[in-house]
Amino acid sequence: MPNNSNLDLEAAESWAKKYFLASRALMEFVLRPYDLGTTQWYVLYLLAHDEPINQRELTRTLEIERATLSAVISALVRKGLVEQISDPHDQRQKLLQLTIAGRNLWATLPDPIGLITAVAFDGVDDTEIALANRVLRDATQRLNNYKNERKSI
Amino acid sequence: MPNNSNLDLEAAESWAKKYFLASRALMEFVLRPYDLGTTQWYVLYLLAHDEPINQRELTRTLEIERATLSAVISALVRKGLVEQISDPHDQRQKLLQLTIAGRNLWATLPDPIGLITAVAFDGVDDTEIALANRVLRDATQRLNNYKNERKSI
DNA sequence: TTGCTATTGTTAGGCACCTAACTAGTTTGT
DNA sequence: ACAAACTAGTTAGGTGCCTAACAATAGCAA
Repeated sequence: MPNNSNLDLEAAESWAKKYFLASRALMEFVLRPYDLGTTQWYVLYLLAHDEPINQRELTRTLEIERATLSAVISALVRKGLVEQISDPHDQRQKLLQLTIAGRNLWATLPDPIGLITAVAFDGVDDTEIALANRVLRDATQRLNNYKNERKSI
Repeated sequence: MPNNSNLDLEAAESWAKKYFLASRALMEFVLRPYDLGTTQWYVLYLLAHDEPINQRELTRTLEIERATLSAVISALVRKGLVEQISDPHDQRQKLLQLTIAGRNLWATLPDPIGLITAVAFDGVDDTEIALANRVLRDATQRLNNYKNERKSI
């Protein structure tokens, strides 16, 4: 029964995935002319507001793994937008800061997040958005708890 | 102001992303012992219920690009779980079907989607889930519409 | 001081997503 | 009938996510 399969899949994937993919796609679409990926943009955003930051700190803010961030940073360094400097107080850590080119680029960038929020939720009842967020937040917490319990056993 | 930045980021990323990442992580955790990725599981699921399917059809069901599916299928073929057969009626198309090994593996697999739904939403009010889904679905549609309008201009 | 342990970042390899460009078939239009 | 346009799948290259294993540094303890 192909129809049945499709319905199951709909329920399974859920709209959270589709929303996430659609918002990421729009963000990539907006950033493509600047040759920037979504996480690269977040890094520039954070550096533009609070500099310098060490990578360890960034992994916590962005909630991604060290290895993942390492690749993102190396892309930004390759593009000449960000510099890595060894922290004199701890040679293991690397401080990140924007280069002149990075700062100049940042000044010309649009705000993809503002756009996404505006397009996605403009005119939508605030209480409905809050409820949806709460449902997702609680569900996320349950999933993470469940996984962490199994993991440690 | 680091605090301010973090708050903006929280709002920006939204719980849809976190929910999606958490559910994918749990699904990967469940499937890891079987050396299967999430999309690989979906393909096996669809083939186990309705076989054979051609790749073109699968890209529509899974809502992913041809190139993406091509890589997923080639992984499944490499693992000996799926066979690709040229469609005699249209040599361009390839029909997919499970191998014996694929069918045997499928019989031993747990249902990661059922688990995720149970863990994430057990005991949650149905109307709240429905509302959250509606909010996300509408937002997704607005994002996609917006992007498609810009794209075609 | 020497040696174990913990932490930071990188590298290697895998999955899942994308676009762009290619090949090989099929269809259509004149 | 044949060239043009379309379609199905692959390949190449990019992003973003992960785990596992490694090097270098730091810190602590005997």
